[in-house]
Amino acid sequence: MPIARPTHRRLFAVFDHAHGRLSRCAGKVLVSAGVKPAQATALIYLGYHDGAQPSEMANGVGINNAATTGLVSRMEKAELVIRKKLLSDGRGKTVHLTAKGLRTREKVMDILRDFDDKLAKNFTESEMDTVYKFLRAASELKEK
Amino acid sequence: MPIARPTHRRLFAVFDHAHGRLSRCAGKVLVSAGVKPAQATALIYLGYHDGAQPSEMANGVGINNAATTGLVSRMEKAELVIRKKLLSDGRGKTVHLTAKGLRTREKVMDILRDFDDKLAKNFTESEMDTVYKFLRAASELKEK
DNA sequence: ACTTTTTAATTCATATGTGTAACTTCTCTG
DNA sequence: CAGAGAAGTTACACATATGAATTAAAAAGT
Repeated sequence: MPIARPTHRRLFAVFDHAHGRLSRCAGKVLVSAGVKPAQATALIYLGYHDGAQPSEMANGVGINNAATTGLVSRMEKAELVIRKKLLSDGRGKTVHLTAKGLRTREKVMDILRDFDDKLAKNFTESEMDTVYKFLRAASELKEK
Repeated sequence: MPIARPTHRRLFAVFDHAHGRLSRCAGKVLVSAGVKPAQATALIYLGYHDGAQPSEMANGVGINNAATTGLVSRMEKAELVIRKKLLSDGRGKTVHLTAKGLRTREKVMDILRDFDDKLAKNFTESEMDTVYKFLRAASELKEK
């Protein structure tokens, strides 16, 4: 007795649709912090991994190296981060939050905390555990 | 007794990360169909709503009207769809799948069916119900 | 030691998204 | 019927992603 479920829409399409909407909403609440969703995600990551190299960032944020170069460049122009040369490896750079970057990150965290709460409302702890588990599995889907 | 859960990463960031990865993977499997994820989503939608107007499409696919114009234009150039004038309203257009669009959609559906299965593997029916429920709730988050 | 391979970061062309503004066409009101 | 306003579409500037090619530096193999 399978539960009726709209199978006429592919999971990927549903996920993509949800992401589009969510991203748009996030963009709106983030306006007051002056950053876009992608930059917000990067700020959060850097808070936990200040001085990470672009390629580490790419992995941590879920985008590729080329996208990271652009993202970091825009953030550097906005004075949220600075790039430094990696002494131990002439190819490498490291990315660091500036004071402004840190302040902005605080704002972003407050905003997204509320946002997340709103998102998770109407779901039990255990349901959210399932959701997190799914999102992590999706993140780790191998590129094959 | 709250279950230990990595609260140090915001739900939105986790979602965004998962979407980035997923989208990249989808892009790779979709190469054989010759379309990008966004076009694949549009093809799926149009299969269920052939002759929809751009604004309806925007809503159904989860993007805004401006994005839809560009998407449809690229798809028209690729001969996947055609635009027709809406007779009943001079402002409107309707978007229709071409024969090539239909064939491509078939391929896309097959590819994404596999993709979805891989994604949902390791999750029970009831867990996936929770995931779908969450994704739908996310889609409907009001823009406030 | 020298060549080959790998790896990090960037650049380039292109696809896709956003918001805002403009344009066209319809509808409504006076 | 004309002008105001609403609605659908498109245009524009820009942020963000991808893959492919490039450049420079490190690592590995002979």
